[in-house]
Amino acid sequence: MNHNIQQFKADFFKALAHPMRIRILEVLSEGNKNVNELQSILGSEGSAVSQQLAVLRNKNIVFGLKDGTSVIYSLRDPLITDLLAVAKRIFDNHLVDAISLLEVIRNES
Amino acid sequence: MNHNIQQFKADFFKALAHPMRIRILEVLSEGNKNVNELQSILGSEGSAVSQQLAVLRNKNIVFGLKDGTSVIYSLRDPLITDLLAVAKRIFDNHLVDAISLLEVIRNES
DNA sequence: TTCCTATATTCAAAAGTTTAAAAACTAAGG
DNA sequence: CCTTAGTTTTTAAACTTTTGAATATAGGAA
Repeated sequence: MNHNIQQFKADFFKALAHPMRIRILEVLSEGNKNVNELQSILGSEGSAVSQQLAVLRNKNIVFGLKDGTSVIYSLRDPLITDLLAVAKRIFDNHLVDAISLLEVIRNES
Repeated sequence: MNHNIQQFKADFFKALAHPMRIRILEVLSEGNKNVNELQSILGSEGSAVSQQLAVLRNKNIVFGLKDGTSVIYSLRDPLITDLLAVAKRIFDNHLVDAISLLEVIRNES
């Protein structure tokens, strides 16, 4: 049971562990969007976006409501926005070093 | 470059996406520990713990300082504790449903 | 010094999971 | 019945996990 809880937490973070899925959550933090809008904002093909939305749906992180032929997606919990905000503060603390290091390495080779 | 930033964020969440790694971060949130202490708290074998610490070290989430024959690990950024606290609030909102559902399914089969 | 023990890390193989891309499918409207 | 919007399925390649054995290194004892 305790093991189940840890696995549940790991699965939650696994759902965030993908560039397009993070992007989707950042976009949905600003407001609900249908799949078409997500596609244009992310500049990605439909099936790729749907596939990642399915992962987020299966983990109960987002949900979609049908509206005619389109499906409007929303965050299931507004705390996701807070989580991304804390994560952003962590990234900002470390990204500068990590990326400038990366560029030094790149320019040297 | 933008793509690099999203990949960097995804890699960060990927580092959290493992039951033992989350547990390690929760334990280190309460205070620094050497590998032996982590092993007994987690009830796991040395090589498994070391391997997961290596993942967290490589993503700059923890760091280890040698002290004689042991190595004392610490969180690199105290915001990790805040992140886990927000995540915990999200889990608490959804775990109850998810796990009681799981138990219903289990008892029925 | 030389060896022994405790602590921690790395390596390697097998098993399992995730990803990306394309094709096939469904469902609502016109 | 055709089009548009979205989803599902399929597959190979890439990646991660788990386990045990091998390696490294600091400190103490003989």
